[in-house]
Amino acid sequence: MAKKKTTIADIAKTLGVSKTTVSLVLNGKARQTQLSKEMEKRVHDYIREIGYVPNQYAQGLRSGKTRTIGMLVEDISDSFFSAIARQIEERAYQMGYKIVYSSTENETRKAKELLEVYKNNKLDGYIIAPPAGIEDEVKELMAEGYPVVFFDRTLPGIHTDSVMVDNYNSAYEAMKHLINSGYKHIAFMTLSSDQVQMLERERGYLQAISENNAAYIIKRVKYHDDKSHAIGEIEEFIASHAYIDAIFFATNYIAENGLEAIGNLGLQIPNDMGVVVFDDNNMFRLFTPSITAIAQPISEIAEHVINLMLERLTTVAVHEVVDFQTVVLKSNLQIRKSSIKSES
Amino acid sequence: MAKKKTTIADIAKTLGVSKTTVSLVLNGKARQTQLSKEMEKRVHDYIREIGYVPNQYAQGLRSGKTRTIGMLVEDISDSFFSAIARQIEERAYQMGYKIVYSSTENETRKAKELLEVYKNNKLDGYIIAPPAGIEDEVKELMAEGYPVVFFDRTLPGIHTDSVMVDNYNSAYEAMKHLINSGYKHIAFMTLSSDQVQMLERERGYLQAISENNAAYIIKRVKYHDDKSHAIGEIEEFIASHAYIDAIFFATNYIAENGLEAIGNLGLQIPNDMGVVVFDDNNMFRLFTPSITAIAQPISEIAEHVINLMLERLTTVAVHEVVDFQTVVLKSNLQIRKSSIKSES
DNA sequence: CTGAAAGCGCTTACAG
DNA sequence: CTGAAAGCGCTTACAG
Repeated sequence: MAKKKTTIADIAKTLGVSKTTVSLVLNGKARQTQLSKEMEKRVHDYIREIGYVPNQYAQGLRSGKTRTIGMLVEDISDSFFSAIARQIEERAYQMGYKIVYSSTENETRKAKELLEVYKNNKLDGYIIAPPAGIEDEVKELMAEGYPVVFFDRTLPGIHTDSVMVDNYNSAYEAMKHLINSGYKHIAFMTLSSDQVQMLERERGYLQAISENNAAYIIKRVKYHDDKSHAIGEIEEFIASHAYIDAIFFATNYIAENGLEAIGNLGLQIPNDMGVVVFDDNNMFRLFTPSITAIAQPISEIAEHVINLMLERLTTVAVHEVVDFQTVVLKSNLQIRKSSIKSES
Repeated sequence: MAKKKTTIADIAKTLGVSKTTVSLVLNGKARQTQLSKEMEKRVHDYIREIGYVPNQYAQGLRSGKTRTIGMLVEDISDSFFSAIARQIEERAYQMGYKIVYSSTENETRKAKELLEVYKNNKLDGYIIAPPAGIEDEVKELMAEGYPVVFFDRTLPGIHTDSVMVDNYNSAYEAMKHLINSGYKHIAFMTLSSDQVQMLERERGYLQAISENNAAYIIKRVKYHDDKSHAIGEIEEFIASHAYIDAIFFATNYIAENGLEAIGNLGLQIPNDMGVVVFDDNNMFRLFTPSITAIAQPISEIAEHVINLMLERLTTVAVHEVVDFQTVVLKSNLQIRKSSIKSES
């Protein structure tokens, strides 16, 4: 069947050198071992010529390095995560790394299981949007020397590289916008979870509310509740708080159900109900009326995440002191029609 | 650092048996080699007890099997593909397989490159939504004995397992619906590509048009054109064919630009312009007016794909005759407001 | 019914 | 400046 793959031994034989020499060139260690320049070039040229690629499993077995990065996202079918995953993957491939990813669905148990599977695969590093409660597993990974980069959120008590948007200020500014548009009773609809990014968004909401001497109105919903049940619950909430004139949705996902609930109740956006959503979506621009949303800088996030990871992966391993980086990016409030009352 | 992993040798030593015995039990070959039932149970219990997991790289190196499946989608950030990928991944994990996926962006060159990378990783099988022009690479893979399962579309001239929706009938029925709604001049907006699924959708469109003795109006757009340019082009097309009263978009992706173009031109859906889209989207239901769409059965597709793959992977390898399966699934036309003229 | 041994394709410490 | 050799953790043909 499969035609026999070329091995280092074949190359060594053809070139009349030892396997060591070939391997050294392959691993860019030619200089530090004082291999002759000509020899290096000769081997290198030949390798390029025949398009030799090392067997990853042999490398993995021998060196423990696998050039594979594990990525844990909340939900790979969510537009925010899939867009980030895609860009990270692309960049990683260019650098000769593979990405394997899985969806935690914000479940602690599932995340732990996946991390366990990943560990058995001896990945080189981990990119994680952590659900609450996996502190111990992450610490263990880090103690074993694997780089971990968080994105979208962090875990309290864990000190590592992370890339996030400025959730607090993003939420605060979105609220300011709603207030300036004349909305008085603005509710915040969020997940019933302790995730850091959600709490920060809530803090931004509360800050704006308190500066305005208004009363806060917070509705918490379950993460992956049954869709019709979730919508029903939101309808009920809105109906029982008839004075609410605007809603700030803490995520795209909640907004989807929320918009449907608002529609079902026959409320008109933006005059009966103002709407702002955290996380933008291609479709929001096309809505009637178009939906105001906080757009996270996807490309920038992806770029920072993969750069941090590659840096950790390529920098000589064990430092006494590691200077972890916390990258905080600005988001962009996309003001559209859903948050500006129309003349009437 | 990392605490030393348990190996087969450790287990053999602890249990006072040979590595062979342990390996045999591990691989479920205990019976065919007549290992004693008690021995098998003893080893098996111990393995479970300590939660031993074999080193994948050693297995991969030794056996050539890696329990990893490569998946090539068009765009992992597209809702259709990400939903399918996620379900396949989940099922694969349960069965002890990993999935690595990448986006081809419908580019022949990129798909070839990715397949090349995959090959070097010695994957066990391939799940592919093929762009045109990779026939040779796929044939090569198959000649080497790797199972290949196509989904969403096939490649002419390649005979292998595939899972698809009945594109022809789905398109035909959607057209019938538009015609019954009273639309007279229905345009078909599709990609300028030779992909089988697109041609089938077009065939369904043409069939309905010809049965109705109408004239066909087809607009082809580039796959990943610059967004504003793409929208401009669609606007121009609509403006220069003012008699068109409905558009059937061949994909979700084209519809996004198309809806924006229609909005920019100030045309009202559904009265000025009826709309139907191939591929549903969470957001279409929420649109004002809601958008009629052909929903593909995501779960069913994913289920069939992974089942076919696992079957090929676990069935004893080389057959003289392989009975490839072509699974054709029904889609669901979700009739909403965009395709039914309102009274006025 | 069970074990010793070769070998998958690499990397690297060591010897020259 | 370069090569022979050990060993990573498995699987499997072979011998008993």
